[in-house]
Amino acid sequence: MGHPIEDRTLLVAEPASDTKTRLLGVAERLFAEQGFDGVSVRQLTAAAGVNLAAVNYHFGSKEGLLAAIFEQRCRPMNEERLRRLSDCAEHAHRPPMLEQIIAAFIAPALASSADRGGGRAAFTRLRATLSVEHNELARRLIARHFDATSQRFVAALGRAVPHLSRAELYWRFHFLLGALYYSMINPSRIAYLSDGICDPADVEAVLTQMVPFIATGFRAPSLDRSSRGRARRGRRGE
Amino acid sequence: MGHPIEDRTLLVAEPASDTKTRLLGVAERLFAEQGFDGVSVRQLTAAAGVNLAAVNYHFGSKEGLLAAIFEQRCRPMNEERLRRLSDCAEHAHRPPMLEQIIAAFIAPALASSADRGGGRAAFTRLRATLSVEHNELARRLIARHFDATSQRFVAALGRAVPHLSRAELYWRFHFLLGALYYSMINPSRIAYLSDGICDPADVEAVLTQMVPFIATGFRAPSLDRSSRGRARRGRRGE
DNA sequence: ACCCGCTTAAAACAATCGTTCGATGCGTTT
DNA sequence: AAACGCATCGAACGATTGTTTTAAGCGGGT
Repeated sequence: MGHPIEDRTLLVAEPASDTKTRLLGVAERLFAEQGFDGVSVRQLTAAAGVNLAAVNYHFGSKEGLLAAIFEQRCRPMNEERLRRLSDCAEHAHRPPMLEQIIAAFIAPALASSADRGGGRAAFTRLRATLSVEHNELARRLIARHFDATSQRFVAALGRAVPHLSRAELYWRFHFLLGALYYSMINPSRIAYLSDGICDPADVEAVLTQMVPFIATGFRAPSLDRSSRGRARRGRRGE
Repeated sequence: MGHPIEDRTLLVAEPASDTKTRLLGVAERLFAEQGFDGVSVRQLTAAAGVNLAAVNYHFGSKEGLLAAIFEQRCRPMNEERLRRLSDCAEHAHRPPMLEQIIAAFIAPALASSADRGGGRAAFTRLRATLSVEHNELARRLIARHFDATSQRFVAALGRAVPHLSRAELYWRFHFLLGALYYSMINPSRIAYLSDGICDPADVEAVLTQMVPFIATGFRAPSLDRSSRGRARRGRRGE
């Protein structure tokens, strides 16, 4: 009962494709499940059905493979996030602005339609897993690829919930990230605790449950009385 | 700029104590920061200023050391959680019941007063870090030591917010865990994004910010129309 | 003084890690 | 047909992992 998914990877081979793309897909999944340090190059190449030296040949190093995964995934995902963010608008028969923004941030991180092999959820889980490990490269990759988008969303959230101070805004965005990541990182815990009622693998359910919870949390009144004035004055640019 | 805390551990020796307790303290902190697999026995013993073989001598194995940390921390922490939970009551000049319950769950996980060396926050961070790694022992330890308490809190939350279905209740408890854990796991991300405004190391601030956010989220209306009736009927025992 | 337990010390253990090397096969170009 | 570039292969590299082994140190009881 150790790592069933890993075994399945060995049995069900990827559809016919070249070594490079096969490695990218398998590595994304295995890294997401077991962490970067938790997967050896030997496990990885065995699961992908390629030679041990293939990783270093095609990507230079194990870290190069990780960077390649980011290069492949980040751009389309951020583009979809920003596109959905720019589509947000107040309309009579649409959800409130705040819910739209939060959904625009979360949904592209879970969407499984785009690519093969687990899709976006695997990549989100990968980022969540990496955020724990002390991998300097991973930290740089995340910062480089996601800082701009995150700041855009914090700014949009600030406009949707103008009563919050800057600190409160960042805190609540941080809690949003935590709820999202933890759902990806540790899906077994809630499935076990809830006796199977909740299934984090069901991305539809995660989205449905998370958006109203987080949005309502954002609407909680500001407690920081000293910064309520600062919030009115200060936040203009960005 | 790699792992400054690790270096500090090397310089500032623990106060005079025997090898066993010194190892426990150093290991808790190092495991919390770099993960179980991320810390070698050699790093660990060097940081504690003891011989390499001390871990295996006193705890049998590296995993035995981890189990010992759990044995030491879990009981007092759960006792404090349950004690604070039983103290929750509706009074005129106290926070609402829901806020009290959430604070009773979170505060003992952050309290730094109880023990030396980082205190509870380090242990919470350790659990969060372990929840990512695929360490079978860690999963068993968490399940064995925290399942009962978690179920008690879910039940209490269900009474405080009776409009939720069982699934929604577990989901929101799951988001609560995520927000709490992520604050411990990845404190640098929000500090960086917020340009230093938010400091997750300030446990007081985490508590102040988190409780109203989560509590308000719990009060979001139920979306699961089919289970709203089930919530009225079903949830009685436990 | 001797022996005994408990703890610490240094050294070595087998196993596994990421990476590199040289040889081989295959397809295209000259 | 010869020569070349590219991908893959098995094998080995040095380094590091957790653990074990063996010897030495120390304190108290007979």
